[in-house]
Amino acid sequence: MTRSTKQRRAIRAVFERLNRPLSPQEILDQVGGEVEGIGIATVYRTIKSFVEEVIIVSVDVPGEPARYELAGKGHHHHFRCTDCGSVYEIEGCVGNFKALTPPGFLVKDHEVWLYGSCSTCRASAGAA
Amino acid sequence: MTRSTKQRRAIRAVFERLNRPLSPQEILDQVGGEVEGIGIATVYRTIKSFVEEVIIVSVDVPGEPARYELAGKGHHHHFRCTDCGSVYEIEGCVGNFKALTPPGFLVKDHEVWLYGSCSTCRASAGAA
DNA sequence: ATAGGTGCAAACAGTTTGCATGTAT
DNA sequence: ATACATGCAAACTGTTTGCACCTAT
Repeated sequence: MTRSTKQRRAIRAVFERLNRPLSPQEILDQVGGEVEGIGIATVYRTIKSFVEEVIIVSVDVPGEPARYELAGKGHHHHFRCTDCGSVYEIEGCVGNFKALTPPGFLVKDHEVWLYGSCSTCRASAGAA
Repeated sequence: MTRSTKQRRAIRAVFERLNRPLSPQEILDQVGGEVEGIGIATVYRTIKSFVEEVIIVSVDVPGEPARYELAGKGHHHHFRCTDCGSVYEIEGCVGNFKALTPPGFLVKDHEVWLYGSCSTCRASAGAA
């Protein structure tokens, strides 16, 4: 069975604390302060294990390395700020994707990404 | 200025012949038959040069390396077959993404991906 | 003739894995 | 005690770059 180690507890806590899609490096940076000497390999192995246990799910960002977020959030999509690179969760879904489906194809899932400026970046750009 | 070499002509021809989003490796496989001894570095350099000249544009597939397709096709999205991995272009767009935008955020662009089985895979699965 | 292109191999970034050691159970 | 977890370094994949040679202009 999977064990409760300080590394795994700390990584899980980071997901609960930040509550947004995180990259492996972001996780390491966050956890590095708490757990002395933790290596990136442990982060990757823990991610893989958490995904198998469905504690987290992967968020496949187009054009960049995957991020991970807590599982069980229900259907939602993501917004990526093209200024600061942060990824945010957005609620709701505009449907009727099947209308776009070419004949003979079977759609099982879909993904929507919005790109633009997040409120933080808009505020600081306005202030600058 | 950029020159017309047999490698570049062959790579461009592959895009025109296959007319779907291609990965660098797919391009190399296609071109390898025509141009003796062509290397992957040339493919990458040619891709970069074509993107700058807006002959092709990148298609950022969530969770896998970027592909490239001919530029100038107008607004469209993509379908990825989860059985064979091929990416297809789909026409049309279901709008109203702004409705999902969190307050304070500015949406400049969006991307939609459909996942499922392409007609080829559905046909062969039915026959199997 | 010469600037840009090519092939090869080395370098890089992100991710995975082998192995000896550490630790939760 | 022992099986699973960790840290490190090596390996691997996808991509970029340095360098000597080649070729379209």
